[in-house]
Amino acid sequence: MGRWEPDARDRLKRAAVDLFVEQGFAETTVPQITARAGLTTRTFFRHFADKREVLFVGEEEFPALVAKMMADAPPSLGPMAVILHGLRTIAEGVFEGQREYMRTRRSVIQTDAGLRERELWKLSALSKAIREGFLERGVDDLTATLAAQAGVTAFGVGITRWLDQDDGSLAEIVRDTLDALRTVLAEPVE
Amino acid sequence: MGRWEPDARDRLKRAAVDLFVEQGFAETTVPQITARAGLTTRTFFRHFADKREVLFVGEEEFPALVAKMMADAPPSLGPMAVILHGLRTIAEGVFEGQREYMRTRRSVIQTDAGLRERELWKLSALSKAIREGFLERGVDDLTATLAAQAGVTAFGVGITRWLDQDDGSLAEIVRDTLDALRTVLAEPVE
DNA sequence: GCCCCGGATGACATCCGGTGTCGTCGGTTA
DNA sequence: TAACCGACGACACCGGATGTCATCCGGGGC
Repeated sequence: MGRWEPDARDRLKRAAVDLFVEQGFAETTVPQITARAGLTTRTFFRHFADKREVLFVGEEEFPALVAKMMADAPPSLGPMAVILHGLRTIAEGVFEGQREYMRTRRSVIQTDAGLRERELWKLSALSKAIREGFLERGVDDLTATLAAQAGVTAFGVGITRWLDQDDGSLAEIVRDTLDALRTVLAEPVE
Repeated sequence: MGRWEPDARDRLKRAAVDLFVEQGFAETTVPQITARAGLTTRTFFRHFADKREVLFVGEEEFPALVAKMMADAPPSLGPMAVILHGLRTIAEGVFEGQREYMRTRRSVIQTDAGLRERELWKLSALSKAIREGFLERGVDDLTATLAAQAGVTAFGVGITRWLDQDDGSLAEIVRDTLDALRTVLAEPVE
C-alpha cells in the first residue's frame, strides 16, 4: 500500500516494547525506536499520540465495545448484571491468550510513574463509557457512576489477580472479584 | 532566612494558578510562571517535580495522614468503618472551607488530560496507603485492596458531588456516597 | 496508458519541559 | 571570624512533541 515496508505501526510497537524490556522505558528514546523500525521520529508521533501510548494500543476500542454491549443488553437486566456481561465479553474476546504479553507489559508499566498514570486514565475512560451506557439506559447519575466505578475496580483488580496466577480465566476472576467487593461492602459500618 | 523575597514556593503556586486560569494550563509556560513570581525556571523545578504538581501541593500528606488514622483506630472496627473515619478526618481537616478554590482548581484540571491523569494518580496513591493500612491491621490482601478502592471511589465521587452543590459538608456527602455504593452493589446480579 | 490526486513518509526547524552542574551569597553556628 | 549550609541564579543540554513543506508511490478517472 505504499513504497515503504508494510505495517509501520506494528513495527514501531514491536521495536518499542522490545527496547523497553531490554533497557527500560525512560532510557529508551524515540529516535532509538524509530531507528530500529526503520522510520523517522516524526513518523512515530503520527502513529502514537505520545511515547506511552505505544503500550496501550488496542485498548482504545474498549469504550466503544462496552457501549455496544450495554446498548444491546436486555432492558430488564440490573446494573451489575449488565456490567458483568460487558466485561466478560472484553475479557474473553481481547485478553484470552494474551496472558504472557500482558505480564511483560505490566512489568514495564510498573517501572514508570507516567505509564501507571496512563493506565489509570485508560481504566477511567472505560468507567466513563460504562457510566454513559447506564445513562442511556435511564439509570440515575449517581447509580450509573458508582456501578461503573465498581465494575472497573473489579476489572482492574481482576486483571492483577489473573496475571499473578496461571490458572483461571479472566472472566471468572473478574466475576469472583466483584463478588468479593459485594461481600466487603455488605459488612455493616458499625 | 535568605537574601531573597520569602515564600518562593507559595509565590510560584499563586502565579501558576493565576496564569492557568487566565490563559489555560497548556498555554502557560514555566518561564512565564517564574517571571511573574520573580524567580528562575530552574527554581520552579526545585519546588515542584513537574508543571502539574503545582496543582496538587498539600495532597502529598494524605497517605501519611490516612496511615496514621488507620493505625490509631480501635482494632475492633470493621474495614469500612475504619475508612470512613479516616476519610472524614481528611474531609474535615483539609477540604473544609476550600470549596471555592477547589472549584477553580477542578475547572483547570478538567481542561487538560495530563492533569486528569495526575489526579487519578493521587487518588490511586491514597488507595494504596489505605490498602497498606489494612494489611498492617491483618486484613487479607483482597479485602484490603477492594475496601481501599471502594473508599477512594466514594471519596472521589463525593468530592465531585460536593463541588457541584453549595450545601452539605464533604464528610457527610462521602458517607452518603458510600451508602449509595453499598446499595448499588447489594442488588442481586441476576 | 496517462495523469492527477491523496495518503504516508522524510527532512528540517523549533518549542518547551525537565535535569545536571557550578557559582554565588546570606544566615547560622562554633 | 571562619567554616559551613541552604536557596537561588546562570548556563548548557537532552529528549519529547509539533508545525511545515517536500517527496514519492499507488490507485482511480479519463
